[in-house]
Amino acid sequence: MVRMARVSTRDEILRVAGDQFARVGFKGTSLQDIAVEVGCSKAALLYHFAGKEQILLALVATAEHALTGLLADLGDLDPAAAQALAIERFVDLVLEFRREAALVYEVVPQFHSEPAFCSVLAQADELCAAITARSDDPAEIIAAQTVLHGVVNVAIDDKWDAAQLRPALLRVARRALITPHHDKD
Amino acid sequence: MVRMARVSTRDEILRVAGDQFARVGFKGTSLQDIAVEVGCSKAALLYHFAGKEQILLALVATAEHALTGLLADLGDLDPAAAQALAIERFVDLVLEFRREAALVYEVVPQFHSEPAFCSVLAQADELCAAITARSDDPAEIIAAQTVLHGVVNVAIDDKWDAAQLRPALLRVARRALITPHHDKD
DNA sequence: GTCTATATCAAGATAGAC
DNA sequence: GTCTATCTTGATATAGAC
Repeated sequence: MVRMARVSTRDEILRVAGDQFARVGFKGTSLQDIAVEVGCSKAALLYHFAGKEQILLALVATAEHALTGLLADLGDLDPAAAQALAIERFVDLVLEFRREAALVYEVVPQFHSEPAFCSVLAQADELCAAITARSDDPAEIIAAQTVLHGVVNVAIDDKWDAAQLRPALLRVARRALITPHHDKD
Repeated sequence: MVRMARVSTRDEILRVAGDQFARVGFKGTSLQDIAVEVGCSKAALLYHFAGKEQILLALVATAEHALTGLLADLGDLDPAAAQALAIERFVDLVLEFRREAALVYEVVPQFHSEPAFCSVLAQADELCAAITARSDDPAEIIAAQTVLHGVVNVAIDDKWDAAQLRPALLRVARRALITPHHDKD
């Protein structure tokens, strides 16, 4: 028989906290807020995690792990192929880890001093490089960052579901980022 | 003789607060932080503004006024012309009011209950409608929101100056949003 | 593993001197 | 107009019972 997907309190904390961090920011979320939505006490939260920042670290670790896998898959491809795959995989990654992605792109940069976050920020930069097909043209880099931020921000919004978002985000990202080829192939 | 552009403390407060609100969020910014950067005391801040939220309101009012002007200029145009102008004017607006724009797109939505912000949020929606050429296709709306959020987020970053950003943002926005015409004009 | 206290600290805001 | 206290509240975090 299938083990019931009864989520542990710990997982519930991560889910709720990730949601609130992404919506109102890390500072904007109190342990009280999280505890109320999880349905437990603040002390229970702090039994599972050593502090509020540890909850953020756990969430970022999830994002980092997923990003590592994505980047590894791009390793052997030539820039053009890597770009196409990076765009597709990035959109899917954001849709699967909406909250975690928002954290990496919106809240983690506010903690740029924290060494714990340097690694995931470096991965975000590496993803940006892949998405520009390793261009050093500032206009291409700006375009890539625009799309990355835009995709993450739109995906946070509960207004759209993943089935609507995926094709729409893929289309806008490809239009914006893939340079049209004027030569025949 | 020209009056020295010696900024008043009030204007300095708005500049510093707008910068910090945009970078680390409203909740993430303390009166202490603002006071230190302005070079005055918390009490001096609260002499000029009745509270932290009043500082945000003043900044949002600036953004709202600018948006009102933009939308008025679009009023009489047909959708296609309005779309093209909306994109260009939006980019210029964001570059002129980087911080205020970030507030409207990133921090104000967190206060959706506040009636004081309903008006500017409605204007942001109206701008989105103009930018999609009034399409009701969800994919177009998602694309527009992606670009709007992306442009605002990239413009916050001090890494780029306005001279680099303007052409780059215009190009990515037009690529992403203006549907290619296959028929000859 | 989760709770009820409670300690500690920082934030927003006020009062009144200068 | 700006300062130095000071008040009040709410947040993180701890201690110890169940």
